[in-house]
Amino acid sequence: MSSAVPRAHAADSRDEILRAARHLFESRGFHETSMSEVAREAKVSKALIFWHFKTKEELFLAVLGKLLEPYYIDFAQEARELDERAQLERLIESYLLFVRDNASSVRFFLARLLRDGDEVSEEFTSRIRGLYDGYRALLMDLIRRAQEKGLCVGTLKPEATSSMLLAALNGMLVELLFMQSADFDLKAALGTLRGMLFGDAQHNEGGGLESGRTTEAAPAAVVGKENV
Amino acid sequence: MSSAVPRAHAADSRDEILRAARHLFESRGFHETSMSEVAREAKVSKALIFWHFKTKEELFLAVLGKLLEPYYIDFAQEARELDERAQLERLIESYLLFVRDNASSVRFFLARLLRDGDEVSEEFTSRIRGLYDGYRALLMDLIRRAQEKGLCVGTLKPEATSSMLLAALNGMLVELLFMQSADFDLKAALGTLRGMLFGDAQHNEGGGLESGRTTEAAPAAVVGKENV
DNA sequence: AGTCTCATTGACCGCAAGGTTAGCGATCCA
DNA sequence: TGGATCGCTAACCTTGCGGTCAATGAGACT
Repeated sequence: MSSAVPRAHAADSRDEILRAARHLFESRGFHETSMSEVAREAKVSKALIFWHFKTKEELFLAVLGKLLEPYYIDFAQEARELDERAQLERLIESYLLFVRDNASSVRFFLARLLRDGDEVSEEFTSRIRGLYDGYRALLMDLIRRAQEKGLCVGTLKPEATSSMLLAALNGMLVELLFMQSADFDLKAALGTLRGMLFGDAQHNEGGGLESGRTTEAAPAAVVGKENV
Repeated sequence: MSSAVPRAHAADSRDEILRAARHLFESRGFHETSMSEVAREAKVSKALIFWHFKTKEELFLAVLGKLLEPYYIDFAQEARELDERAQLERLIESYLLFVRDNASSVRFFLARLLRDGDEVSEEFTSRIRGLYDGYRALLMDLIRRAQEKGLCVGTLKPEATSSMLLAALNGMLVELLFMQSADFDLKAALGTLRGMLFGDAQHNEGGGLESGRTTEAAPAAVVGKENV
């Protein structure tokens, strides 16, 4: 009595399920999303989901895996020929652009990180931590090299400065994601950061955050695969 | 057949329920906490919870209300006689101390803010936004007055600087709450902020974050009641 | 043609969730 | 003293969950 219209390859329905699950997990969270809902959104039967993934947990992990993919990109590659100051600015901008363009999955991860006693995401917590620490190390290194060339205020201590910088970036991220603060002036805050790092008050060469995403296939973050 | 041992006033059991609910909501979240668990932890019957609160949602809102109480304190009162620089440092320190000492409820709120499509906490979102904007306004005002007295680097634009400062503080907060970054040097980052605001690299007078909470009854934040 | 595997389904199960109800003992007060 | 009210509970109800299972149509291989 089954009206199944099987696809040639199971991968099709599997992808469709992953897409639906991702959407629902992102907007509603793990516990608030039922397998029936996923099935409805993916337009498959609930049983098929359990055929592809043994448990709800396994489905969730598969979604997490897919979400993490765009986080890896070799930043250093694409900006090797710029001077340290330009690289630094690029790196900072990349961070914010990435967050803006991947807002929903970043939200998702933050929400996950906030839960304690959650064994499921333990592995991913550490992976994200890895990315994060890699980014900070990159920042610190860049600041140190910029200082050696006199491109950056010399009195700053690279370690403390990179921590502070990253904290500031995360704070902006939070501001962007949590509340849509209308009166939060991102560009101005960035200008302040520049002033602090490089000693001049405003720099503002063209491009930057006000332009929409330009390269669809080039997510902005973070660091080479060797950090994962 | 009921073995009820009624209290003289219902408020007792009500408070006990709120305490238990708060604890569970904080550590496990709304959807992961069942009314039966709350009942068990509060050592009352499940039915009694529904006698005090019509629905689980209503219980949740009551918990939120109780959580927000310590967020209000008149900061300006307790630091009126200090100079602007000291006030600024005090304000910054207060922020971080408050977050540290109320970590679990701050986590709770962040987790709530991350959910979209959540009608329930809409009201609380705006209340928190109010607190937040009040704090920023206070920062900005303080920076401006400190500049007028020459206590603070004059080239900074108060508006952008306060935004940036707050972002940095929030970033540290995130770092403290989300991941327990062992290698995140909070004091150093604070020193960098000081250097940036006041032009000197290190200041480090005694007291500060490394001492445990000293005054049990004096939560540290944020701004006067007129902002709520 | 027959059979095997793959992709898929509707129907079902046990269980725990949020919520309800009937009623019990104590206290108040007329 | 006796009912009204308060504080409280055991037992129950309904719904929806995560998960299972037997069955089935559509190729692919022999």
